[in-house]
Parts: sequence; C-alpha cells; structure tokens
Amino acid sequence: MLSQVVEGESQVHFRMHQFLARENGKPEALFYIQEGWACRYRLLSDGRRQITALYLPGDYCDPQWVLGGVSSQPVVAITNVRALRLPCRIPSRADFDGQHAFWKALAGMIERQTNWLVSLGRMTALERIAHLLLELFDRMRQAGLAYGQQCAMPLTQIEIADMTGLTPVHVNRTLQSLRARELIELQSKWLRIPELSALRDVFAMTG
Amino acid sequence: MLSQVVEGESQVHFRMHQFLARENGKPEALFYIQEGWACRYRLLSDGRRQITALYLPGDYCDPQWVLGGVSSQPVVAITNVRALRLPCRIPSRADFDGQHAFWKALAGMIERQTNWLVSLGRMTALERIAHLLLELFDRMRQAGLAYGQQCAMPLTQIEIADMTGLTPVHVNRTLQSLRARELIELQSKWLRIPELSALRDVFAMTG
DNA sequence: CGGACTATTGAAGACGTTCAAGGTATGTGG
DNA sequence: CCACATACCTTGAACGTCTTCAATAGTCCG
Repeated sequence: MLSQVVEGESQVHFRMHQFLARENGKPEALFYIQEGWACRYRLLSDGRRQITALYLPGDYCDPQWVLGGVSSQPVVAITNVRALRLPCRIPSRADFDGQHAFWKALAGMIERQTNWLVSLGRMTALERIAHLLLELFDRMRQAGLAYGQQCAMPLTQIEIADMTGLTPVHVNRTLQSLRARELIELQSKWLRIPELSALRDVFAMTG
Repeated sequence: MLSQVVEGESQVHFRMHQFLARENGKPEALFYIQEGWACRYRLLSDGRRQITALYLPGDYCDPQWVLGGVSSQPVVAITNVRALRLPCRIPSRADFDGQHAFWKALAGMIERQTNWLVSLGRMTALERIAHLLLELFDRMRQAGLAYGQQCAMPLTQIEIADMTGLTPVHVNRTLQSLRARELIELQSKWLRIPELSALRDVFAMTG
C-alpha cells in the first residue's frame, strides 16, 4: 500500500552486529526501533570500548540526529533489529502527538544519560549493575515486553562490561554476587527480578 | 528600556553557591549564562556527589528544560553568575537564528555528556583530568574567554573530583603529575596549557 | 587575627584489573 | 546427528590504581 510509505517511511531490518550508523557521517535516517536491541559506542585506540546509549523497542535512534549534528559515534545492532526508517528531521508540526512524543523521547534519553554519569562516576560495581538491570527491566516493561517479573536480556557480559565501565571478569563476579543474594536470576538471555524493591535497595539514590 | 524586556526576558544575578534550580521542580525559567560558572549535580544518600553538567558563559541552562520535563537535578552557581532569564520553551519560530543556535547548543550538551560517559567509564585518572581541562579550555576559548594559552579555572579540586568521579586526594596527586610533566600550569584559579597537543596526547581517542 | 574552606602529604587498605587457564553453550557443515 | 569451531562464561592468583583515614600547611575573607 502506497499510503504506508509516507515521507519515505519504510520498514528496515538489520542483522546482529550490523551498523545502523557509522561515525563521522551525516545520519541518513532516523530509526524507530520496533524489535531488537542496538547500541551506540566509542572505541579508544587501545581497544577500550564504552557503550554510550542503548536502543530498545519503542526508542528513536538516534534522537539527537534531528538536531542537525553528525553522528559522531557508530550504532550497531546487538540482536537482529526491525525498525521504521523515518526522515531525519523534527517531526511534522501538523502531527502534534508525534512531535510531543518525540521530544519526550529525547528528554528521556538525556535523563538516562545523566543517570548513567552518576552510575559510572560514583557507584560501585554492584550498584552499577543493579542500576543497569533495573533500568533495562523498567524500559522493557514500559515497552510492554516484560512478563511478570521477567524480561529478555540479550546482552553478553562483555557488553554489560562496556556499559558499566568494568571488565568482563568483574561483571561475572558481580553478577554471581547478585545471584547469591537472590536479587536476580539471569540465565540464557533471560532476566528475572524476584523483588524489585530488594534490588533497588542495592543502591542509595536521593531524589 | 521596555524593548529589552521581550517576553519576560531580563537579567538576573546569582551569588556563589546559590541555586538556579532545585530538584523535582518545574523549572521556572531558562537561563542564558553571560558570566560565571554553574553546575548540575546529583547527591547519593551517603554523601557521594556527581556533577553531571557544567554551564559556562554562552551556555543555556538547562537546555533540556524546554523539552517539557522537570528539572530532576539541582543547579548551583560555582562562582557569581550573571544570566539572561528566558521563557522556558522552545525559541520562537520567527527567530530562526535563535532557534538554530539553541538546537546546536542542545546538541553540543548531549555530545559533551556522551564524551563524559567515555571518560568516566574507560579512562584513567590522568586521562580524565586531561580531558576535562582540555574541554574547559576549549569551551572558554570558544566563548572568547581564553587569552593565549590560558583561561580562568574557578573549580576547586573537590569540584574536579565530583566531575571526574575521583577523590579530592587523588585529583591533587594527578594534577601534580600533570604539572611535573609540564603539561599544565594551574594556580590561583588560572589554567595555562603550554602545548595543547602534548596534553591531548595523554589520552588516546579514536574518531 | 581568627575561622573556614582548600590544598598537600603519608601510609595502609580495598576494589577492581590483569593474565591465564579451563569449562560451557551455540551454531554450522558434513 | 555428530563433530568441530567460535564465542561466551567461569575460576584462581597476583597486581595496581585509587580510596580511606589522618594530620599538617596554605589561602581567603570578614
């Protein structure tokens, strides 16, 4: 149907490890993720990697592109991804709902990025990983992708390390510690949080 | 003159340690900083603090407020501050230049925040502080406030610690190391960088 | 001049890293 | 269906960066 292809809007697919955007290029499109996970990251010349954003179903990737900049960091698919390809500019003013939703999404991304700064700067390994898992579970729940107390968790421990600023070895030991305290169950890419409040007690945020 | 007070725009002053915004409140105004430094931060319940944004002359504080959210973090003046108080919404569409400049400012803040994630997550103390000082010098230069190879640097070592996720003690030792290598001169709130390229070589970024 | 905040120094200790090895899952082709 | 390769996970031991605690000196400002 032609009517579905409004302003170049169309559905696209990416395979695991495929790039949605490369660095130093003008992003050619804005993607509305419908299924799968992706992430933005930066590499240092000696191989150290820091993931700087995670895109889940329902997220725009990357919202800041509409502000007119370039994509200074690559975005890669963590799992297979199905997305809507949108024109890379501020949503039409006629579409008030869409515009409002988009600004809200951008504000949400900034808010999460700020929380992440606190996590990386001032939290211990245990707190960082608890914080990450809680955020992921919450976002999956808001996307309607949580089932009871569990949700999919496709990240490898290496990817968790690259998000939390730790080494894979220490991520492994920290996850074991969380498991031993019965705060999480995590196996075969599936996360279960028996008691949200118990996991939240791990870190001590004010406000 | 009445014509200078357009849409409630007016000049305001804040003294050192005075709040421009408190947490969990709807921000009442957007501030265009004309003079002085301010910062946004979060406190953990045990006293740990992480600064999550720094506002220098020429910056909007806080750009994300126009996206319609609440200010989830307090903003406090580091020095005395003189600012322009603007209505807290997206700049008028009639003012194309202003609008464009504002989006560029917002994009710049997001970009810096992203770089900060890399710094906190994957860089050593030496790299983090070199990175911070370079960013500050660069922003001061762009604001026309650098004189040759030097600029004002009103931050205390405690504030540097709260930005870089380190302890004040370690910040002190790391600064001494930078001084010993003759990469920086820093005394009485004044920073001099003899060779930008030498300081840049401290950290190894790709891209 | 006195008080408070900031900077500096030393020594001991903790958290996380590094290196290395072995074990477990997952997918692919024969 | 099994064999094999690759990636991921797990474990141990030694090490290093950064923290913590504590005490002293310096600076700013009323």
